[in-house]
Amino acid sequence: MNSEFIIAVHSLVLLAHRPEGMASSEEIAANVCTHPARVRKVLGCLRKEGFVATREGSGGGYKLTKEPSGITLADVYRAMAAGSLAPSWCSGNPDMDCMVGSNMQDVMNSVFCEAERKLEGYFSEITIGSMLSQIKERQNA
Amino acid sequence: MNSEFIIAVHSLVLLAHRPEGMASSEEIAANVCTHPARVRKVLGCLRKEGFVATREGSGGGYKLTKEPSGITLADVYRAMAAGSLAPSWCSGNPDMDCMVGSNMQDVMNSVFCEAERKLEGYFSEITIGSMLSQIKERQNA
DNA sequence: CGCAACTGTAATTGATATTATTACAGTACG
DNA sequence: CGTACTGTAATAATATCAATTACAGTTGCG
Repeated sequence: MNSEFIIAVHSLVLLAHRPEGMASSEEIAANVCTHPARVRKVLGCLRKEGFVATREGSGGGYKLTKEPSGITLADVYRAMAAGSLAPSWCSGNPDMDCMVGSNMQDVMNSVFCEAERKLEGYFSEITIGSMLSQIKERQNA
Repeated sequence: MNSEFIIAVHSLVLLAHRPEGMASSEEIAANVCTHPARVRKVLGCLRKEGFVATREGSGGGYKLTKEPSGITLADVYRAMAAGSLAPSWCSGNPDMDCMVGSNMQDVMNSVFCEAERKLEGYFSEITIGSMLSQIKERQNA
């Protein structure tokens, strides 16, 4: 799993928490504990997917464009981390003589594809809004 | 996800395919496409979990000790890759003033813990035996 | 206009993780 | 005893990841 996924989720939750749904890359970076340039890269990606709008120039920054309850972690996963469940390392080799060695890549791949679908299924039940609610609960406890 | 998980699964499937359920680290490494020393490390771990037996010395090697249909990928996952779903990178900081930044680690952690449980649930339905069957199907197709 | 405060993006550096390789002690068999 | 193995650790090579730097482009405002 990608750390950009975490940055994306955190940023969206933070924006959802802001009264105007707005913050600059510097503010977000301080909250997430990373570098502003990294935040800009991640949020630039979220903009392409239509979850945030950006305004350049003085007084600019990032702004949520959807309801927090309308953005699921599955949406974010697909935008930022699709395919990151399976390791990049590959076992076996299709050109091999052995039945096991030559077919392992394919079979392993199908296992991970399905695993990813299951994961997305779970993520589709969690929204940015529900994450924020969980945070509020913890804060009160 | 860990590449050792892949090596472990591949090795177990290979052993299950062998008539006597036996192979040396060198044979396995050639099939998996990695170094024998790495295979020994991974299979040493599987031995501790009781999935294989090892015999040192001449004519030695690794041998399955369970039915292929009795080993699930969830077993292998727990032995080799537990906790590897969540990225090691951490967002936010508990000592922070902001409600979002200070609680994000905890909430994110609980999300990933549950995701891992879901993943294990899926893996528990796949066995080394069923992987081998899939490989045979593909071979025939 | 011209400056200040932003985003967008790429390049570079530095840190960390991963994999391969080497080495060698220990074990078993014949 | 010699050969063929495993067990394990150390080292080296490589790849990946994250921080940092740099700078062009945009916007708002005095």
